[in-house]
This record gives sequence, C-alpha cells and structure tokens, in this order.
Amino acid sequence: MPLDERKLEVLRAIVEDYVATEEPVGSRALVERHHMNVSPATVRNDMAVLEEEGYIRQPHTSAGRVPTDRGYRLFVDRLSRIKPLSPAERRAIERFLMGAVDLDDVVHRTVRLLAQLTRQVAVVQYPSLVRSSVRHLELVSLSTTRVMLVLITDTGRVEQRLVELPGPTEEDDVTELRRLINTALVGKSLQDAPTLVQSLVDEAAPGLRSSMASVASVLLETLVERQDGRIALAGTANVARWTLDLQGSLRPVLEALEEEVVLLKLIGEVEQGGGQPRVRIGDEHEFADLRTTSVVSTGYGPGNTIVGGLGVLGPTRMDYPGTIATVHAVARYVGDLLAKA
Amino acid sequence: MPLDERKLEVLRAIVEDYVATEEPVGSRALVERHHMNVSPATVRNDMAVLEEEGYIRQPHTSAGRVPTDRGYRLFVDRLSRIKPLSPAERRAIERFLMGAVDLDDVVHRTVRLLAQLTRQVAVVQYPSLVRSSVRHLELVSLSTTRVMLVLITDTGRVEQRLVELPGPTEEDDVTELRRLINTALVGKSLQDAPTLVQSLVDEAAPGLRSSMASVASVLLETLVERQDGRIALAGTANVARWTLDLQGSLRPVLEALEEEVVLLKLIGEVEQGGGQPRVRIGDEHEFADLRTTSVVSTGYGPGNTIVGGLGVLGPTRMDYPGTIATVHAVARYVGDLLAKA
DNA sequence: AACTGGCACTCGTTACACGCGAGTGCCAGC
DNA sequence: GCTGGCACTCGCGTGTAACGAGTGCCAGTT
Repeated sequence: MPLDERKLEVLRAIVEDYVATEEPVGSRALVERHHMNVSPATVRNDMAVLEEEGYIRQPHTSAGRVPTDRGYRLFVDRLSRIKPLSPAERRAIERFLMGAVDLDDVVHRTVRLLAQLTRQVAVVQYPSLVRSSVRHLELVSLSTTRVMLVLITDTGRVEQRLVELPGPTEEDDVTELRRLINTALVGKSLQDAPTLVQSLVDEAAPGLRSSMASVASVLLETLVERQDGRIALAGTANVARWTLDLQGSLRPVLEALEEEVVLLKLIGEVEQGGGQPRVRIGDEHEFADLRTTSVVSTGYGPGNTIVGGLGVLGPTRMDYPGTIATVHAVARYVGDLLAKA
Repeated sequence: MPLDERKLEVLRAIVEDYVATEEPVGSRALVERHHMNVSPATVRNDMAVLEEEGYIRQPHTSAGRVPTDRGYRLFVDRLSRIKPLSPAERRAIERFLMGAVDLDDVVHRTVRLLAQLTRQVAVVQYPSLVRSSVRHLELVSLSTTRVMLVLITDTGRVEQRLVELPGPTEEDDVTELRRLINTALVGKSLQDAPTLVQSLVDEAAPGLRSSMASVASVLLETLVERQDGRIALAGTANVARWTLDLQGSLRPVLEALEEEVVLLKLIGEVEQGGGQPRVRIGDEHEFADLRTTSVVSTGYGPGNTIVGGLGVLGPTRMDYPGTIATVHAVARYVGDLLAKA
C-alpha cells in the first residue's frame, strides 16, 4: 500500500516532534502542534498503517508513537527539507577555523567545532597520505649511524621516523641519498610511491645500496602502515545527553568510541561521489554496540579530491537536516582551508 | 583524641571493604571479614569516634559507614601497604611498551596501558619541550617564499611549522639560515633557546635579517606557546563504571575530561622530588566538577629528570595502593624507554 | 469512500501503605 | 574496657489503587 501525501506528512510530524521533545507523540498533540485540518482519529488510522508498514512503533500500548530506523530512513531520504545554515553559524565556522596554525590545529579545531555545533560526538580523520603527494623528503643526520626521515606531503602533513643505518655513513652519502630520493619521489602521489621506492633500491649504486635499503624500508612502513592513521575525537561528553533513552547502555558506546578502528570504519568509508553526506541509521552500520546511534559522515579535501573523512555520531533520534547541513558545511570549509595551505 | 591502633585498623578495614564492595560497611560484616577478635558492638564504638573525627560517615541512618575524603587521606598516608606489582603485570607492561615505534606511539601505548591496568581514566602529558634540548633544526624549502621549519629534540619529539618568508629567497640563503640556526642552537636546552634566537636575529647579516626574523618568530612561537602542549587520554569508558554512586553527575566529569587545560593542571603539576606518585583526593584539587574524583599522578622522564606528567583519575573510592603502584611502575618503565631512545 | 465523535480498554506512571531487615546507639553487666 | 541485648531508625522492595494518556474500533456523517 503506497503511502499517500498525508501519511507522509504524519510521519514527518512524528519524527520532528519526537526529535524535539524526546517523547512518544500521540495523535492529539500531533494535530494541535501541526495545525492539521483533520481529527485525531484520522491521524490514528494513518498511524496504524504507518505502524503496519514498519515506519513507527509503540514503545508500549497506550503510549504515543516513535519512529523506527526505517521511519528515519524514509524521513531522511524523502521528507526532510534541508536547513541552510544561518549566516551567524557560517561566520562562526569561518572564524573558528581561520586561526589554525598548522595541520594538527586544523584537525583539532574542526573536530571541536563539529562537536559544538551538532552537540554530538564528532570525529575527524587526519588527512590520509594515500591521496596526497610528496612535497619534500628530508634526511637529517643525527649521528653517523642514524638519520631522521621526514616526509612532508602537499596536504601539510608531516611524518617522521628514525632510521638506523647499517653502518657509519658519510654526510656526503646522506646528501646523495636525499637527492636521489627527492628526485624520484617529489610530486608523485603517495599511492605510487612504494613501487618507486623499490626501484630506487634496485638502482642504487653498490656503495649506497645498503643504506638506501634501510631508509627505503622505513619509508615504506611510513607510507603503508601509517597511511590511514589517526583520528581526532571530541564531544564525548555529549553522549551523556542522549543516552537517557538507551539507559545504562552508555558503557558500550563509550567503549566503541575508544576503538580507533571502529571510528575509522565509520568515518573513513566515504564514497567518492562527494556531494551530500552519507547517513547511516541504527544498525545500517555493522557495530552492534552502536545499534542505537546514527552516523553522518562525509569526505573532505581540497577541491574535489578527498583526503579524509569527518562526521558525527548521535542517537538515531537526532536532528538529521541540521546535522547533515552542518557536516556538509564544515567539510567544505575545511576543504577550502586545505586548498589554500 | 588520638586514634588507637584498633581504630586505625577499623578505618583500614572500612576503606578496603568499601572499595571492594562499593557498599557501606556495617559493624557485623566488618568483624567477620577481618577476623577481628572483638565484638561488633566494640567496633561500633570505634566507628562512632571515627565518625566524630570526620574520617567516616553514614549515608543515612541505619546504613553502614563510608570513608570520607579525610578518611581516604589518612588511609593513603598511614594505613595502606604498598602492593608490589605481580611479575605478570611487570611483564605485561614491558611487553606492551616495547613495541613502540616512535614517540607518539610510546605516549599512546602508555596511556592505554595505564587505563587498562587501573581500569580508570588515564592521562599522559607529551614530553615537554622545556626540559629537553635541540638535536636538530631543519629548514625545508617548499616554494620561494615558504619554508617548513622542523624542530627535533633529544626526547624524540618533532615539531613542525610553516614559515612565510617576507620575500622570494634563494636556496643558498635558506642553506645559510639553516647553518646559522643549527650552529647556534644544537645541543642547547630549549629553555635557553629563546634568548639565543633573539641574538641570532640581531647578529644576522643585513641581507638575511628579514628572513631570519620571520623564521625566528615562528621558532619562538613553537618554543614558547607549544612547549607544554598536548595530552593523551584513554579509558573514558571507565567513567561509566564508577559513576554509579555519583548518580547522573557523569556529564560534568566527561566535560572536564575534554578540557585539556584542566587535565594539564591535574597531571602536569608534578613536584620535582620524584619518588612516589602524588595523590589528590576529592576536592583537594581545584576543580568542582571533579569533586568526587581522585588523581594519582607522577612525573616521568629519562633518568632522574622529568619531562612530563602522567597519571590516572578515578573515583575517590579507588584502590589506592594498587593504583599508586601501577602509576609508579609505568612511569619508571616509560622513563627507561626514553633514556634508551 | 473518507472522515469524525464517542467509548471502552490498555497499561505505564505515580502515590501511598506496609513489612522486612540491616544497622545503629545505648545501657547494664561482666 | 569489652560485650550481649534491645529498642529504634530508616531505606528498600512489594502490593494496591487511582489516574490519565493514548489507542482501536465502530457507528454515524459528509
């Protein structure tokens, strides 16, 4: 049975009211708040249908209705009007992000900003190395058998690692290594780097071969192992706000939030098709402990490229239009910032 | 009225039982569990005195007794026997820390380890720059008007900042700048660095003066502003475990934990006199939101120096001997690790 | 055919009374 | 100075009852 116009309107009203009040919404209250020109009884009939179709449910008999995950899904896909951000909000975002001094700071500010604006848990993935390219590689001699390898990417990310050389090495040799590596790698995408590094070793002069091998192995580690590394988190305290209805099941949520792997999966898996943020509601994602939370995430990066993901986690009962708009806007601003840097 | 031997014993028993069971302890249960050779009535008399002196209190009439902050203080100062860590625990610590690949990783592992061992909220301050010295300074040209400044300290910490030069600058000049800065600063303690940087600018050749000034100002920022920078946090989920008795007041606690400034104050203020960890119970510290929280913290660093603080936050009702021992041990292991690196 | 008013019914929530039992304070006696 | 005994307090859990929000259904109206 296809849902007619009014039934959809009823569903929208239920979602909006429930999100606003956190209480099951009954037929009488609904017609009043939304000035519907029908009687409560009519709405009740509509509700019965919506319930049968699985869009809403009753927590108990004689309580109002509450949207199901399926209901939220329909709401997000077809019923919600996007709330444009107010100029004040836009200004706040801009002002807050402007002051950032380096990449670390950008990420930090972004995640706090997101948490503050949405009043939910915010997650920002550090720009991944994969999609960026090498701007510079530096070798710094620390002693005759040790150099510090510093990798600088065009997204402003810096990775450093200590390299133990196989034996005492002349400063001149280090200089030569630096030159070789830079010539081969600067400007190349990090994705292509591993193969290039390999051929560097193969082609190195015999005298340099072993040092080059040491440097290369560390470099490969840096490129491969760390490539999707870290994550920043903020707004954990907000969990306390929404956990009311998941009474006591707050512990597993907090635990899940401490697992970087989990967060990476939730935030990092971003479709390429840019555009609007992705919304996963309730158990549309794979983590049982976060069954009652929704994730709004999107990719960000300079221009149309994507170098990382960001987003928020909140209760399935969240203000989707507002959250989506905020996540979208913040991602855009951060992308612009990275493009400039 | 001075407390006699048995009254102290009673207090100890109350603290231990309460920590173990999380329930007010009554006189009967107490004599049984601790095989005291006196009757419950006697213990009750002792309890009355202890209560009068402010060491314990009754949540309500007809409930058992619970230690007050003052009681915990006495317990920590005079009654607790230090629990040495089991060999298994020591091995676990060592194994867990061994795998660390760089400084970031050391801090990360440490904080998780602490959280796991104590089942509380763990905080580790990144090694402060103040007490370390300059190992190397690198300038990397990114374009003709931009260089990346990389500072490497002997504790393995690396800071990088972008420098905008006042005008197009030759590669040779950058090389010269690099040479000058390194000659002046390598090996110097970061504490002395600011004055040295200043004189570098004063003495720079006219042609280099303005570029040197730009680099210097960024360098100063790095040295001064960021010097006590960051903090790592783990075990937030454990708050859910102990918040039971602070019913619902978990929100402010989580909020306080998000304030880096607060954590820095709690963990970073470490007396020089090394030795045992410092214990602050309940409102012995200054943060109202953490009134029901105790902090066990200590400094760590290679040898006898201190380059940062670490510790845990837990409910005032915590296992002090165990926690103190763990914090102490972890700090020692991390210090050793830094000494080796 | 769609909507409405009315009515009986369900059931969660709140309030109140009551009994149980843990724990206490006090006192007389050893 | 310690102990056994006893009366008292009070939080907690249970049971009962009244209340009211909300529903489902049905007969009547448009």
